[in-house]
Amino acid sequence: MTTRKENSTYTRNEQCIVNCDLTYAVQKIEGRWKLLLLYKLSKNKLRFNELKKEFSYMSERMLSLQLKTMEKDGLIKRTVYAEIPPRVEYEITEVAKELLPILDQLSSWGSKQRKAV
Amino acid sequence: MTTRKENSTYTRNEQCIVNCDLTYAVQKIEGRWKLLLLYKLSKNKLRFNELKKEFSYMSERMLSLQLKTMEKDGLIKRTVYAEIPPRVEYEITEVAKELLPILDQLSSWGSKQRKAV
DNA sequence: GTCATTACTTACAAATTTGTTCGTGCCTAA
DNA sequence: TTAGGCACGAACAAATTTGTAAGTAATGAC
Repeated sequence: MTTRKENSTYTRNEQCIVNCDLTYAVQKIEGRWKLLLLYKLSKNKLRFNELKKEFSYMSERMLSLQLKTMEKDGLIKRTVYAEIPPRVEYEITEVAKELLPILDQLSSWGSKQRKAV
Repeated sequence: MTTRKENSTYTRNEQCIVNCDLTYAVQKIEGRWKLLLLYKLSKNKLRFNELKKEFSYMSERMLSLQLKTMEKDGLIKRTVYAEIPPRVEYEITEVAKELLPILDQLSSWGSKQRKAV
């Protein structure tokens, strides 16, 4: 999200799990708002302000940061139209689409699990 | 993991996503070492010290904390034997077992995705 | 009586994540 | 000429997560 110190103990310890594909995958969807964004964008292509209105309880800064990492991670695509006022559209990528059925399963597991605990 | 302040802005904003089953589910598997532990325990029932040796790069404190939350979340079962020196065994629960195939899919997605980016 | 073993716990520090508030550059409508 | 919309960015503060190092209680072996 923000830049990381390269040689912190935190980062060094992270190296120990770097070869785990599962942990890698989960890191892509971790973060408080990422899944909500992904889910929303899986239905429609949306502009920044539309997302902002949709998730009014989420700060603009977080929206911006999460979108940026998701773009870097190849989950969403960002398209800028050279207009005034500016228009930027966000949409889900093919890779991320492959994630959706898995997330559905996770979601039902969550629902079931929540009732149980 | 550690105790939380009840009325922080952080916690208040978390309320906004509390009804999302998917986010709920992901929160159960978030955390740097949780997935590794879960995966390991899915193969064998193990004692605290065995886990400690297995994950030697992980601090005892983290091991203890993660196991504790996973137990609270119903992912693992903790059994104490009244012996000296003490013996405590950790094993995966049925609920968590249902998670495993989903995690497998996530893992292959991660593997594929990692190569692509 | 000292020491090792087991499964933790505590105190403290470092690192990261999230939140709040303000500001920017461009143009259009009033 | 002033105000407002758009898509952010920057500075700073609060909260949480992770890491390090040391300590605890009970008992059996020596």
